[in-house]
Formats: sequence, structure tokens, C-alpha cells
Amino acid sequence: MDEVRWLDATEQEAWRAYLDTTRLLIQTLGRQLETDAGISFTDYELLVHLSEAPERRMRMRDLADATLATRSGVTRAVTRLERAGWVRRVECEDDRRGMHAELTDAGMAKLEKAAPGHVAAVREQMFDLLSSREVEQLHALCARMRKHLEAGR
Amino acid sequence: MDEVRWLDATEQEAWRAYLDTTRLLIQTLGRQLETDAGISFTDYELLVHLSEAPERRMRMRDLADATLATRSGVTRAVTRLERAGWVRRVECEDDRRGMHAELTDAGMAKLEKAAPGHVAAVREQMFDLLSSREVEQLHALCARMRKHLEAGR
DNA sequence: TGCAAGTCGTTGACACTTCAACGATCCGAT
DNA sequence: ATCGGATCGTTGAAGTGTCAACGACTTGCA
Repeated sequence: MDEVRWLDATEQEAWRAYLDTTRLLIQTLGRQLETDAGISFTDYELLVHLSEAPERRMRMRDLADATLATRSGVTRAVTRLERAGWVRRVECEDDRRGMHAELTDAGMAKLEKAAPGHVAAVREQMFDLLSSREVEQLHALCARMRKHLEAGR
Repeated sequence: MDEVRWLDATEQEAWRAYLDTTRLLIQTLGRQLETDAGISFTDYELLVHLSEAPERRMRMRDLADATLATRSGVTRAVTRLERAGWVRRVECEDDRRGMHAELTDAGMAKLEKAAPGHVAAVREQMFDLLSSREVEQLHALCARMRKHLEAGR
């Protein structure tokens, strides 16, 4: 039965600032994409992952890992995106259980149309406010946390 | 028609690291609270805000601002928490439209029971991995971003 | 004082996500 | 070769969040 090591005032402030900032940022980016491009942040990111994959296609499972969502979440997202015409399902040759989600030309076009506004918003709300030194520091610290978080999963 | 200032490789890496880390962190903390204390991260935070307020009560609207949720979101959360016995609604004296959400003794007890594990998890996944210098830097940079985000509503 | 405009909390409708369970399929040890 | 245990993607059920609209109430201005 160890003592609890509470957060001191500095840590608490940092924690709240981090939490609030992140939420505001994600809300803001989501709203920007929604109103300017008519796509949700989640769907946008899924398309980004596909666009960066070889042949613009990924296994459902890998898509789940990449987006940090569940398999069922990806199933439904892909259904949604398929209905919009931005993604198509392609059966897997080497694994008959498997499915690929493949970015269509329309999906790529959608992405190219949405990206500039999104990147501008990310810049405006984040990178334009940070020195390159701060970006490095943030990156380092996040990478360290991510490694730890992934280990304990 | 301005040129798009894309993110360079360093910025992209930092951006992904930040996004993934944040999601993993929130998922992990949520899971910890859910399994060890039987409460969601959202509900936990709402209770924390109440516990820090004078008389352990807040107007619904203020609660919405504090938690960065919508008024309707708070309405439903409070209904949920009221059903669990952790919060009670109290009518407002000076504004007959108004409602207070007030932390009950049971709610305070719940909070005191859940807090140690939560704080330990926050330490383990975050503050134990950061030097105090890094905490300061993160705080500074988040505060700057938050201010900017709040300005743009 | 009276009234238009705004704010408060709630609700219905809907969107998105997760969990648990499922049938189908793959794989490794025997 | 087979068989038990894993993995794959999907589905139903349930939970949680948002938006738009509402009635109730307050506020500011003429």
C-alpha cells in the first residue's frame, strides 16, 4: 500500500493545459474539415492513410491499427466511405477472410480538395505558434510517451 | 490564391506522434478508470470539476464550458451521474431557468476512490517520462495554443 | 413599463463508436 | 492430413456525443 504521489500545482496546470488544448485543437480541426470540405476528421485521416499506402490500399486490420480504432469501427467507416464513393472494398487474394480498402480516384480527388484547408488549419493552430526547437522537443517527448503506451498494451 | 505551405517531414512526424500519443493516452486512461473504478474518463472529469467548485456545485452552462462539451452533452452526463447517485440537480435561486449540478457525498467518495489509480496512471504514462524542464516547455506551448484556439472560438 | 432579443437547460433525431459474439478461414503441432 | 486454437471482418446491441429546435426565463433598450 504505497502513498499516492499526487500531481503538484505545476504538473496539474500542465496536465489541464495539455488536455484542453488537445480537445480544442481536435474540435477546431474537425469543424474546419466538416464545414469547408464536408468530411469528418476521422474519415479524412482514414483516406490519408490509404493514400500513403502502396497501391492506395490497406487490409482492414492494418487500417484499424493505423487509425487506433477497432476493427468494427473500421468496418463501419469503410462502409460509410464506400457509400460516398471514396473507397472500394477489394477481396484479398492470399487470405480469403481478408479485405482491402482501396482509395478510389474520387476519394483521392476529395482528399486533394480537402488537404490544403486542413494543413492550413494545422499550421495556424499549431506549427505557426511553435519554434522549430519546440517542435523537436514536442516530437521527442511524444515519441517517448507513445513507445511506453504501446508497450503497455 | 496562395500557395499551400505543406508540413515538412519533421513537422509531419511530430504531428503524427502528437496525435497518436494523445489518442493512446486517453484510451489508456479511460480503460484504467473503467476497469479499476467503473467510471468513464468523461464522467470522472466532470466530478473533478464539481469537487473543485465552491459548494461542490456548478451551473450546467459553466460545466459545459469547463469540460469543453455542449450543453446537451452535460445534460445527459448529469442525468447519467444523477442516476448513479454521484450528482444531484439543484434549482437555481437567482435564475429560474438555471440548474446547478451538485456533487453528492457518494460522488465525492467515488472520486476519492478513483483518483489514486488515475493519478498513478497519468504519472506512469506521462510525468514519470518527462523532465520538469519538459513539463514546463509542454505547458508553455500548450498554453499558447490554447489561447489562440480560444480566441478563434 | 413593455417588448424584442438573448440565454438556459432539455429533448428528439441522428451519427459514430465500442463490445461481444459469430461464421469463415488460416496456421502450427502432432 | 488433421484438428484445435488463432485471426479476419462483420453484425446487433448499447452507450455517448452532437445539432437543431423548443419553452421558459432574463436582460437591455426604447
